[in-house]
Amino acid sequence: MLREELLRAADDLLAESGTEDALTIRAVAARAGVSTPAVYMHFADKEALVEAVCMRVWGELQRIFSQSREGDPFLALGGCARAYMRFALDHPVQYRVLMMRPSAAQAVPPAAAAEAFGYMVDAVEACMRTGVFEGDATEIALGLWSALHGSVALVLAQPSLPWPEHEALIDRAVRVAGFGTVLYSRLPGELPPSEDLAAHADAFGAALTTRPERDQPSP
Amino acid sequence: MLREELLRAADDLLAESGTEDALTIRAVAARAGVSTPAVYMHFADKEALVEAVCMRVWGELQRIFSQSREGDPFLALGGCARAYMRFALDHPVQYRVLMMRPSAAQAVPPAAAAEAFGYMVDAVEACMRTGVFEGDATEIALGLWSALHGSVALVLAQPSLPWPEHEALIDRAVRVAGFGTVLYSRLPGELPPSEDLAAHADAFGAALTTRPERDQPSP
DNA sequence: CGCCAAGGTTGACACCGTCAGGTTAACGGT
DNA sequence: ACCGTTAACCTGACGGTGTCAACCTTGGCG
Repeated sequence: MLREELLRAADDLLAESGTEDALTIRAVAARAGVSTPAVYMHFADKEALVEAVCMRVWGELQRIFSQSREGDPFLALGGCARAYMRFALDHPVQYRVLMMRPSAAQAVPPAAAAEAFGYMVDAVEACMRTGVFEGDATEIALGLWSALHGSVALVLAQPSLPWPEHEALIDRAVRVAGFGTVLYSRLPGELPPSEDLAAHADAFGAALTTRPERDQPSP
Repeated sequence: MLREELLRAADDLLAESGTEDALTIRAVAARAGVSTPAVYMHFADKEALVEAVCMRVWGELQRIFSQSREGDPFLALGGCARAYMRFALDHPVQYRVLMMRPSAAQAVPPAAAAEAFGYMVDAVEACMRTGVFEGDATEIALGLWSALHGSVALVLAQPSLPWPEHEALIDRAVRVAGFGTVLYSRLPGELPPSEDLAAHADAFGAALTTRPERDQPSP
């Protein structure tokens, strides 16, 4: 099928050129060994092609998410978060097309995106079932996603700032987001008893922190 | 000066069209009542023009930041954060040009951006001088900025998701970022005594929460 | 065999960023 | 007062882009 060939060509162009404006209809067609308007046999316009490319990326993210289904729900959620950031930092061009292309704004809800996001909502719900924190799972997942996206997007947008290296950045973002989320979930309006607050932040943050060997207590 | 006229025209185009790809050299020139290549008398290329537009936006942000210099350093930092998000949500096109245009990535460190960011670092340092939390001010400010950017950027990129309205979103992002930051700052490796942790999160988060009337304690 | 639709091609249009070359107007030195 | 220099601007053009109308081409079917 030519359609698949075109999508592969688009993927390759993105990966090889390192910039999203190498993704032109003409270049895709040429790479697939076909004339330019042939692309319009399979895609309504350029936006449709780009959207199809994004579907693949979302699918890959979805696959990555589904792989980090470990036993502990907090470890699973932390794994999702880390995998997400790693993917974005490892595939900056794809991530930029996914999230920063101008037309992504008023796009109809992309099914693949919603599906991938659903994985995160599920992971959040699994955590909530343990009773460690509570609230609206979708809202919490949105907040987490925002935090992860913020770190990687800002790194991609302003790489000249004094960033830590990738793994440290990921660690920091996941932990800050985890701590903040659990505390916020525990105090929508006023503050709960301090020891509750600390205990919950403890459990959530420590689990999100992922290091299984980190339970030697403070002296 | 024609240069100023061109920048004003570019600003107007962005504001009126509501999309960044209305910002073409030809449109800017036409709006300024001048021929297209006249733009090249004042800007080396389109990127230079866009960068100049961004300088103005950064300047405006800087002005907004400097206005929220309240007495309490936490209130000031919270004010900065809220003002930042409000600006981004109120001027989505400008914010998108600032942070999501493809060429923003490898741009030389934009002085105006660094200066505006400096305000946030200063605000963080002021907070740190109170002893409520500690760490590297630049790193913490970067983390805060990431959190703020993440929320607004994700809203702009995926507006079809079930977002809360703007003020609620701002509230949530600022509080989550604040809580997360102070907790993370208190536990780089292992956990401190719980009551310390809670107390600090308390102070920081509550202050960032901005509501001055919120000090009726829990019963 | 003859037909016909799906899928491809050629050629063109409008728009974009950019540049070479010509025109104009202001200004300073003699 | 005149002329040369120079900066600012314009006309016209080039290559590249997304897109479309019109024309083939080819394989399957009555």
